[in-house]
Amino acid sequence: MNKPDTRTRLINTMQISLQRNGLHGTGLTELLSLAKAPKGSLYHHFPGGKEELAMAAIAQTADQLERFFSRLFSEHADPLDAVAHWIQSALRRIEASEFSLGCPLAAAALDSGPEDLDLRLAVNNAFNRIHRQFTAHISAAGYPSDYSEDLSALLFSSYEGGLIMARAAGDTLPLERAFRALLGQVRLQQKAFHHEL
Amino acid sequence: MNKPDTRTRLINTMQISLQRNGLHGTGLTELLSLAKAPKGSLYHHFPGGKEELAMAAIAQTADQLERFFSRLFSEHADPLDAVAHWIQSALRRIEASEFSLGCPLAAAALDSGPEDLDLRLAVNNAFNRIHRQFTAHISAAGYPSDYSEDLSALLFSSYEGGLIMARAAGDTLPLERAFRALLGQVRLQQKAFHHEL
DNA sequence: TACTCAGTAGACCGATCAGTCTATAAATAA
DNA sequence: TTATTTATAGACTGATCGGTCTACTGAGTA
Repeated sequence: MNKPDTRTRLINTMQISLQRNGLHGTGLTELLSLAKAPKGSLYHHFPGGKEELAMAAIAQTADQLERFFSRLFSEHADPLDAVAHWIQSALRRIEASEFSLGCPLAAAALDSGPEDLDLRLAVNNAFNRIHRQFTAHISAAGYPSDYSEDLSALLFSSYEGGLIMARAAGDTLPLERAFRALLGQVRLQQKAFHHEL
Repeated sequence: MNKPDTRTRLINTMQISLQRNGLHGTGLTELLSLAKAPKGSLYHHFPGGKEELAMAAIAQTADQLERFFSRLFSEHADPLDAVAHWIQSALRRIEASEFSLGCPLAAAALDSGPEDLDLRLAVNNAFNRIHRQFTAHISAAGYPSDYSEDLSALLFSSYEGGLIMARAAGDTLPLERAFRALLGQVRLQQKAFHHEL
């Protein structure tokens, strides 16, 4: 267990703190104490300070999600199976964290005003990467291209929204409900496409 | 144009500031200056300070949403039409605010940790009220009861998630896409129920 | 050895934070 | 009128905020 270098530790800590406390709710003092790093190191690795560190955490989140989904979609020929597994693992994760962890992207998106332009662009870029990835895998499975774009947006929106409500409720039920309805319906849609073709 | 009393002005200002800046991002000084109220008045009306004011803003949001949906569902016999109109008006609203306004409930949910228990309960209560209302109207329109609960969760989750992504993108597209897919699918599901019966 | 330099360390800064306090004003009651 | 309550007003406090600054450490190189 050789701990990762300071820069990585800072990013990881910010990633977690974003989920727990949001961006404005994350204080540098607490963050540095959690990351076991002095202030000098933070401003050495991230001259742009808190915002630059947050952007690095967002980029890392996008990377991790992309890798996660890439593996997931390759393991499940039916993208709906992939989605079902994704949600199952998300449910396990928030339950294990006792409903203290959300999504760092949503957190950063929510407490960034239009003035923090760079940060917003970083978040939007992360969302776009995921959307493109979903769209590609869904349309590759035979869904129409336009519909794949819409469905991708629906899937991730439902996840983000359901996650927020589950966290507020301290219960996985809202997210479970949303995807029970969603997956059931898409399976039906799937049959309709097959009949049309 | 006789302006509302101080207490109301404080709540309204907090409601807006929650959407723009989140809870941690809302500073009392700025809030008081926007509300044109001195600090003494804030702590006179809300001895619990920022958190109590936020809870009042959350409760008011729930009230307003409940009234809005109540009217909407009474004007549209088909709940799907009601939902479509709701999303249309939401799209207009965020566009008009130049993507600076989100949902105060999501904002409060996201930057409240498990330690701010009262605040979380208030947010959860607001979500539950909306969920119950949706469920009642949807099942009243003839959908099975279990399915209505799931669909309600899906609708509001998609809205919250889509709103976040639209705000980050500075574009209504993500929310439009999500509901184009969602409404299209539910309409199909609707037909399936009719065939079964 | 002496020099360089990326990285670590934390004292320190002005600004701002949420919240308290006393004083005053305005409205209501006697 | 006077007394009492309700609300406004903002100076003030200690804590914390993000960020700067100087000093130091240690590995690599000449």
